[in-house]
Amino acid sequence: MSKTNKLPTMKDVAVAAGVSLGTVSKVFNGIPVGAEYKNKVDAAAKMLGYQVNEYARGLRASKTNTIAVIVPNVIHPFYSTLADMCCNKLSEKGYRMLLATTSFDPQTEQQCIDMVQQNKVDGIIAITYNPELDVKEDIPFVIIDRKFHHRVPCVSSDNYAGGQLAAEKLVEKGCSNLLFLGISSHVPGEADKRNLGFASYCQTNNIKHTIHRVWDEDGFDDIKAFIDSSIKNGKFAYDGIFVSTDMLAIQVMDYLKKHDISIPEDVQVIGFDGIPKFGFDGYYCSTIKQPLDKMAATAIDILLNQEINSTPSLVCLPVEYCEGDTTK
Amino acid sequence: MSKTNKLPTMKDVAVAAGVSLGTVSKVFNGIPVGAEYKNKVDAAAKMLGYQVNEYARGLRASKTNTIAVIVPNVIHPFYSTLADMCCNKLSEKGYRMLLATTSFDPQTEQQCIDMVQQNKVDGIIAITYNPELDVKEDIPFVIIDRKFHHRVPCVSSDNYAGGQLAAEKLVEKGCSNLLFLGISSHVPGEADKRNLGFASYCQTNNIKHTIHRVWDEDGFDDIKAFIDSSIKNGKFAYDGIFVSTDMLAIQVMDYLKKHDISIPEDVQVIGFDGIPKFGFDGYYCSTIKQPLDKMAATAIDILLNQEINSTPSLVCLPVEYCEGDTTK
DNA sequence: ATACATATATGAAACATTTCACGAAACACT
DNA sequence: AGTGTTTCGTGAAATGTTTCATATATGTAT
Repeated sequence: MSKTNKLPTMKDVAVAAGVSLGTVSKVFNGIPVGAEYKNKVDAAAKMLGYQVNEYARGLRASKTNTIAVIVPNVIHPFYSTLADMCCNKLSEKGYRMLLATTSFDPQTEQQCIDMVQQNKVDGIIAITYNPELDVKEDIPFVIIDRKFHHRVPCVSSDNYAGGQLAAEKLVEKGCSNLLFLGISSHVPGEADKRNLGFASYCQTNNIKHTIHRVWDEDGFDDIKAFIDSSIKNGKFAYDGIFVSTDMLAIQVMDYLKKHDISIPEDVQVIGFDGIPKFGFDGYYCSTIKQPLDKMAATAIDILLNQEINSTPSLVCLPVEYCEGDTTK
Repeated sequence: MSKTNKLPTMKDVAVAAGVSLGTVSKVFNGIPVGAEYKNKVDAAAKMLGYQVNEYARGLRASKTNTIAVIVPNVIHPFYSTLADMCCNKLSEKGYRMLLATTSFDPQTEQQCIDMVQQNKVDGIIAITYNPELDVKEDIPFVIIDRKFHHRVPCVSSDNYAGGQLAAEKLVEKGCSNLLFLGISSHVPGEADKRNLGFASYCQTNNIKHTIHRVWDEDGFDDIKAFIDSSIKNGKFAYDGIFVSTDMLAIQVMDYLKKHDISIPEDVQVIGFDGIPKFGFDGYYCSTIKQPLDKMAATAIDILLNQEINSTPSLVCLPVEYCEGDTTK
């Protein structure tokens, strides 16, 4: 451990360099200054080991170099991977990440937003489901996966195309009687487009298909009941399923296996998200992978340039089919 | 969105309440003040929607209500779960979490520490592996899983007891020729005690056992070679394995299965960490579970009371055996 | 009723930075 | 040489808190 008495301030640097405070400030903020002065300041700063005090800066300039990331939790791979990527990309750009979790609770979501706004962060990236979030206008905001307000840009993967792609792949692999299985929240979001894309492909190409969506409060029990009712004489009524998330797909497949329905022989399954299998290179199931890295990068870009460019209101990034062992 | 012009300051509150600035400050800091004054201030604050500006406070009082959490990444369930719990517990206590990731890179680790110290956070919780980290003395610091400096308290699970427990369970389940498999870093940490506890139990109880540790740079290839050499005529030489982490256990089991060695019939396997199986209630393997929630809580407690109590230098929290389907 | 001790509200100073109006210096042009 | 213009360093003001020395009010004892 190094002993530390008191951190050097800009004033110390100014004295050591024999220049004024304003000049030191300019040097650290990249404002042009005579080369001779710049050198003196840099040398003095290095000698003293000066580091800018973010709190003084935050107070005066309302520029905190901090971006808040608000997600339901950081346990589910989807959120944790996104948070991880945000963290990396932000630190590359010289920003710090304030992370807050909401546990999907609308009230906590609002509290996080409030807390974070009070702290004058330079921007907010959020995945929230509170339908009536109150957001101040003066702080850059990007939301992921839910078009929420016409002034708040939304970044998502192309859920609609993903649904089409899933149907296309299932058909390509020989399925002819498709099923969509999904759990939806009452708060509409981009993810709802997965079944729409799926249905669109099937209609266009005249494929027999069924859409089964349940509300989140009914949850998995409803899905189980539906599966039960779809089994006649040990045979499952469908030969291809598109499940709205990988997590749900895993549970669905487990339930099917308990009924001696084998995957991918009897039914092929495609999920959505692209969660990598823990400990391996592959995936838990064949899946439509969301480009989390690009989503994080895009959200950050929009955030950091929100005033400069004309910001789009919705950005959909391309998804990708990833083969697992749940399709033939 | 609500329109916002300018956030109210303490001065505004003082004026609205008809009291002085100092009194307002006292009210918000819980310093005793006449009931009549307190009421006036509270009412005015509520009316104006006042929220304290953390940057001004951070500047003046060097009290930022922010704790930095530094982990290698937030993708691996061990780290992400820990981060999630820290986030929850910190927000319960009125703290915010600044999260930084290091990718295991010693240089990045040092940068994170520096960055975070410059920002005058109120404390740091870190999982780092840089052997010669330079830490300032004046900021509360707790490290997880690696006793690193006598002045920096370390919180870990009881790795030694975990090793003993793993051996005990394997023996209890009928194993008589045990194997420890682990990948170690050159930077010593608490996790190294897993094999020590394991060996201790075996010696004390006179159990035949083998310890096989490899260095991280050799990685899994070395493990594979060892497994290959332990298979004679399709029979694996050991009937019980304790693997240093669940993640490695998964990979080991996959490799064993490829050699037609079945688990738990031919070999029983116990891992370490307690990573829950994605999408299910259970675990990827029978495992020694680290009490991540208690570790987070303890780290935070120590951090927040570091000056008050005499802080311990090492806290080991009890582990727990969790049954998976890799033991009989 | 006076003096003294105690409790508590007050307001200015300090925290480390950015910004801005000002002035000095350098330069070009007539 | 004198004037006008531009460039750029300077130092004071401002940011919103907390803290501390001071002032005021309250209560007790003589």
